[in-house]
Amino acid sequence: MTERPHPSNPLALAVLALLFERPMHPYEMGVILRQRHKEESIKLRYGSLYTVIDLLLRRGFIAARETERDGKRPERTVYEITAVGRDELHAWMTDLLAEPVKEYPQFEAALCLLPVLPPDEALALLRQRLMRIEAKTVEIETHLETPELKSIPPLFLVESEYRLALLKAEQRFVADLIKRIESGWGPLELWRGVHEDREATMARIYKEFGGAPMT
Amino acid sequence: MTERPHPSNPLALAVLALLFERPMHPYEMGVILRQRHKEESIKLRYGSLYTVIDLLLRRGFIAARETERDGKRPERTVYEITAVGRDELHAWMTDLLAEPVKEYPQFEAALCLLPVLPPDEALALLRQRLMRIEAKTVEIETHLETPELKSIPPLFLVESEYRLALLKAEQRFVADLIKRIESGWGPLELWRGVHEDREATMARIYKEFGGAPMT
DNA sequence: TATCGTATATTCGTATGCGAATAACCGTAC
DNA sequence: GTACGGTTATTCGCATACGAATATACGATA
Repeated sequence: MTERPHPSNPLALAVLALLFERPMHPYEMGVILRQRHKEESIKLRYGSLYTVIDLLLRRGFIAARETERDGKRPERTVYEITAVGRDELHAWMTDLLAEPVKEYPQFEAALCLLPVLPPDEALALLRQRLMRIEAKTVEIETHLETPELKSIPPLFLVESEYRLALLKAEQRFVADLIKRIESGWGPLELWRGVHEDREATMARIYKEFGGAPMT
Repeated sequence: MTERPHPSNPLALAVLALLFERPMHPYEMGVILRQRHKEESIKLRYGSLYTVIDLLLRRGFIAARETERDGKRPERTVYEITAVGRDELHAWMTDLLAEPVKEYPQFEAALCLLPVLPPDEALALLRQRLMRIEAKTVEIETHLETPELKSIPPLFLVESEYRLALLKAEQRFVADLIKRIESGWGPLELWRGVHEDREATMARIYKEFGGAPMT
């Protein structure tokens, strides 16, 4: 056993899952993912779709079943999942569910470097973000309340609930951060110093905190 | 104005922020990011570091200031940020703070495809995940309680608080999901059906819900 | 003093991600 | 009947990410 890592692109997982259902051709996979709103949770680019299918093929997780042609249209190749592919699907799902993977949200990176913006500017931007997040949560909530979705078993909607839960957590965090900054958090006086008297404040930071934390 | 998009790699943002502080050479940037625990929030691969520096150079956001050599060691090039680079740093930070960007956590993808695993298996895996998340939250919490961190201004630790907030939200979500599955959520009978009598259940799903939600 | 592991510092080759190009078909509106 | 915009379906080429390789210095240990 060579114990290869799973493909890096989650779109490959979606392909395996779809072919676990029944054989189909790439374009159809894309259409179905879209119909089922899965592209909200799994990034879909047709370019990548064909790339990952080629990868799955090379690894022996899927196989070409037939290539059909309709008039002078480009050929369509119908793929099916193999036994190894089913094993891979199972193993991959197992890993993803059981083990949290380290990820790098862009907002976290920005927070990391927050001191490079003056506090009043940061505050204004965070307020904008908060409004946009609020709009987004309302959007997801009303979407989930939609009559045609009410008849769908919740099992098929978990991912939206998860997204909503994370979004609300971020909303609370940002609202809280804003309040804290408003009441002198930072400490503001130090934060302002970075922008008002760069040299002196940097020197002070290096002296007092070993330079370790800054930026 | 060609209005180019920001570089795709957040490591480039970190480079700009570091050079905003003072000129330095690539390896030093890596060391500092590590010292300050920023690599927890910004993925650091030395390979990528040199790639993004080349990118920033081509865009005119940074410039080579001097290349020094120490004995027979490889040359080190010291870079500095340019005026355009400072503008870019400011614009990029502004965008990241004010606008939530769509991201694709792997766990969300897995939840999307949850029906491909039998419910009892999924349940066991979610319990494992919950334990690991709990361990992780405790780890972050105790890290934040660490004596040497208590003296650091909170401004320099926001990103950890954010990470903790999201992690706790996921923890609550997973704990809740487990409880719901335990009490028949799914509905379990349908979910089991997918694995016990594939054909029949799939047919039923297609008939009752238009095939739209599955997998 | 030979050897080994670790820190310093960068380059290179490869696989992947994806925007853009391609191209045929189809309905409809003029 | 033809011009159009949208849908079907895939290929291609370029830029990026990053693991692995490279090469020197240096301190410890045997």
